[in-house]
Amino acid sequence: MVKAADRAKDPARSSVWLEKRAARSGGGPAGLDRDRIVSTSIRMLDEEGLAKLSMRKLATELGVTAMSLYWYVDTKDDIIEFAMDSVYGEVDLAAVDAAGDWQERIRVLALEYRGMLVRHGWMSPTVGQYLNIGPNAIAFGRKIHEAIRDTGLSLDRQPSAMSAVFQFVYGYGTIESQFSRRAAEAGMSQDEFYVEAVKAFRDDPEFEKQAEGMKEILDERATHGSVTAVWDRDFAYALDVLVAGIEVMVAREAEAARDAEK
Amino acid sequence: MVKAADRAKDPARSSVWLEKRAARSGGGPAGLDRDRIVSTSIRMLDEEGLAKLSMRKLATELGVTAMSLYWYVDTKDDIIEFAMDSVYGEVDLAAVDAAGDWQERIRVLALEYRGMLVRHGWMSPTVGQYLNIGPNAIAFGRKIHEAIRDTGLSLDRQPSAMSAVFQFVYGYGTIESQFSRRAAEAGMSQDEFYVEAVKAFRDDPEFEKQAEGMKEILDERATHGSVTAVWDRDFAYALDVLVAGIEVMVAREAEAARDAEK
DNA sequence: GACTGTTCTCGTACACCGTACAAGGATCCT
DNA sequence: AGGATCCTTGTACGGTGTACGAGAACAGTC
Repeated sequence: MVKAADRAKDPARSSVWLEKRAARSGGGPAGLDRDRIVSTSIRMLDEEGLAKLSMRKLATELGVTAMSLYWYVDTKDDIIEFAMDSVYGEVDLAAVDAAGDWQERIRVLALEYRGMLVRHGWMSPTVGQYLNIGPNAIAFGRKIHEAIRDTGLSLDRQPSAMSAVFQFVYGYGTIESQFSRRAAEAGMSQDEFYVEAVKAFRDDPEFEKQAEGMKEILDERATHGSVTAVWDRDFAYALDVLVAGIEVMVAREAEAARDAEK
Repeated sequence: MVKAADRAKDPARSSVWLEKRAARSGGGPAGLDRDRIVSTSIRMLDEEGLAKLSMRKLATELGVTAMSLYWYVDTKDDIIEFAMDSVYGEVDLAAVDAAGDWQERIRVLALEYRGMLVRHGWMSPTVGQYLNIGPNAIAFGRKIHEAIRDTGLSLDRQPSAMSAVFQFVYGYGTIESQFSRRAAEAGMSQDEFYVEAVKAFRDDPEFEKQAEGMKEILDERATHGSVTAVWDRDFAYALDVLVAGIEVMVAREAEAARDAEK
């Protein structure tokens, strides 16, 4: 029997999902199994971050040797890809269907996506690095696709509109999880960390030079509650901008169609 | 004299830029110097990617030992941060000033940013991972800030609008550079790679199930020239969406102000 | 119950990584 | 010429992902 490690060492293989092969069942003495490996990985990634996860540590956590993992998985990357898709599975697709018009569905999808990125800070870098073509990622992508389709935008515009929204969410979620990671590393709450950062910024002798208009914004933000509240507000507003932009484009298309009819 | 390595080993230090210290001049026998280190790093990063850059390889390229680099730099991360800021310096800020209204300035900034991310594929992951507070990054940020200010949006909305645009650009540039990296790794042109990817997708037995509306989009895109042309088109359109969205918000604020006056 | 083949686990080893540390060569100032 | 300072190097440590082969645990057959 071929070992997992012998499969698919083809350097052109770019994703586990392109190498369809049944998961190894865990009948062995160590009670290992792919699901257990993946869920433990996710827990460790959430707790310690991407950089801290090593095969040896993961194996130790599972009460096993590093090399044992390679029976269930070809490479460490595979584990990451499985973990990612599992996280995509957290998205509540039923909530999307329950939402009303396309505007609302886009909002729900964006919130779900953002929540996922923030809950699992290690996802941002990996989303940008791996093909996201696991079953859950694809199911999520389909829902996005459906929502955008229902805008009524012409076919050639749909991918653009879609990326405008979801690339934004990706970037926003990345920054947000970044910030919370840094706060955690500094051992502060996000609010404390924000205060510190602003103070450091204001104390910088360069600040006056480039402060034009900055000061006012910083002051304004200080009066609006916690950091997370401001983030929620900003995110919702940016979504409004995007939805409004799409609505404008839809209206323009409709207008152009009317003109053509005349 | 303290060695570079002894400075700032404080784990709370989160960026080179927070550790203001003059650069070491390169009067030594190896003719080394921080600029040479950074520019060589950028070249190697462009050619080989982030994962392939190691201190030993970089040193070899410079005709020197790995440990020599540590005279000019505290850690490998510092080199990355210097390289990043140097790349931020490529942005043509004069072109931004030459542009007309805020709409046009936002477009120019977005194009510059996107170009930077695509030219240097290793930037996307690092932008998401480091504080971007080098001089060039800050100068770039200021220009963005100024453009957004000139929309006339109220202070508390400006950061949202800004992030809607530039988080989108970040996400878009990330995907794009991702794609071109994968094509290069597979030894294909981007067009060839696209054809292969679509074929693999269509051949997938799952395809029919989830194909609703996909087929048409894929076909449509095949008729619109090269992959890069489609990307340019999509990017421009998404920017239109964003600009239109901001215009709507500006108009709504103006309207609300008029109503309040009455 | 013994035998055999498959399914798992492990110990060892390799090449590579970032970098701490201390020794020493090169250069400049006095 | 001597000493201080600047720069480069060799060696070593503890980490990484994972290739390879030995062997333990189990299932099925006689």
